[in-house]
Amino acid sequence: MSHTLGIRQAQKQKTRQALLDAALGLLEEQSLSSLGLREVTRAVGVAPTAFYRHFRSTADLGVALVEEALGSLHPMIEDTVSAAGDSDERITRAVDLIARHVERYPAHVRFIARERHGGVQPVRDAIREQLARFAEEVKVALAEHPESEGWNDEDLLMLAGLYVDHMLMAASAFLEALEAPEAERERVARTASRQMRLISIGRHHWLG
Amino acid sequence: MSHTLGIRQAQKQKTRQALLDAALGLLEEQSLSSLGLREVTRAVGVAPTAFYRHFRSTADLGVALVEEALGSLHPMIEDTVSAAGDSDERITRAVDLIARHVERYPAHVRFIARERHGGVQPVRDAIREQLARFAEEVKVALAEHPESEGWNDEDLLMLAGLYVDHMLMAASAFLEALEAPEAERERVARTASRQMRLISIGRHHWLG
DNA sequence: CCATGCAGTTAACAACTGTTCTCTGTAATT
DNA sequence: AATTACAGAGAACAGTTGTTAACTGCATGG
Repeated sequence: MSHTLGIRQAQKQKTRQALLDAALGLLEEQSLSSLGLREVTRAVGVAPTAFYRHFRSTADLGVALVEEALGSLHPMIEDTVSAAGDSDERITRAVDLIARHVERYPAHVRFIARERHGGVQPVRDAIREQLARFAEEVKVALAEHPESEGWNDEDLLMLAGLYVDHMLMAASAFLEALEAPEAERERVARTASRQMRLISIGRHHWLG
Repeated sequence: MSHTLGIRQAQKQKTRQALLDAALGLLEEQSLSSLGLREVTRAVGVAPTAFYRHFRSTADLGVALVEEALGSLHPMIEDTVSAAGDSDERITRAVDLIARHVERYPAHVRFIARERHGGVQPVRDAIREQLARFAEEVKVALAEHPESEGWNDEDLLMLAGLYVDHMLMAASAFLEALEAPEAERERVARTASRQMRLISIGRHHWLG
């Protein structure tokens, strides 16, 4: 199925990934719109001109980073929302998954939170598109819950959007508390869980 | 009461405001971390070195912009949350106020949304502090509603935080739809209202 | 009325940026 | 084995950046 890459292509992808990794690291302390291409190549240890073999511009690299950060997240979303158990169990599980994801990929999460409203339009667009896909997937998953009986499509999507937005707010809150003491991080988790639970309660009493 | 400023101080404040205005304009298409001080002074028409008479750095200017954008917003928050009427009326009024605010001060709103998670720490901190103040004020206002009977302080604050976050999400959504046709903007308003209503319903059924 | 303070100017600096063109080595193709 | 394709290097470009220093003119306070 998957064609084994030649030495040539393999090395190219390696450099490309090194550029992405270096950029992600540099972006922990600045925004994409201030990231210079020379800065990135310097961090990797290649000539500035090598950058052009992989990306047209830093904006282009940013779009690639969006794919890397969000593209592989769909399965996780899927089985978070469609998991078994009652609402409270699902919420606990979801918040826990978010927390673990932030711990494992803090730079990715920071990048998304930062560039969602950032200064580079193509990147904003790419993030918006991915989040819209998430919302759509969440909507489909929600529709299969028995609680969704009588809900129309528009309201399901508005609820899904609320969940996705809150997921990001929670991730961002975890990120800010990453270096904080355990007690603070647990407080963040408690708050996020309760907010999700309140939304969930609103969902159950939406009709009638 | 207010001491009339001398010609000298008045001119200084005028230049300072011009710098703030020019920066805010430039920040519509980039992030603060890529805003150069020369860029700002060039837009105003003063020498680059004049910048230092007013701000230590662009980060410092950013903090001043946070005050300008959020500092004067407290009264509006206050009377939105504590207004008379049942929940639905309050929600309609709040969403309408947000929409009007975004139309009147789009650059301010964009700046806050962008820099809340942006690349400049002092600015992030300033925004976080202001939003925490908002949440505290909303909490106090909520506590006076009859619906808040039996609520403890922690839960009131978590609800207030949810409202504040959603207020910002709504503002950001309005911002993205600013140039869109009326139909789209109305759709955004509908979604924001319904999401707030769902939260409000969750609030009413939170206990027991 | 004169001396001081200070907003804003001018000039210069070393360092940095994105981009172009030319070149090199080597993997891939024939 | 000879040829081609192409990832990356190297050098040079015009333009930009933040910051320093010494200055000028004028409103202010004595």
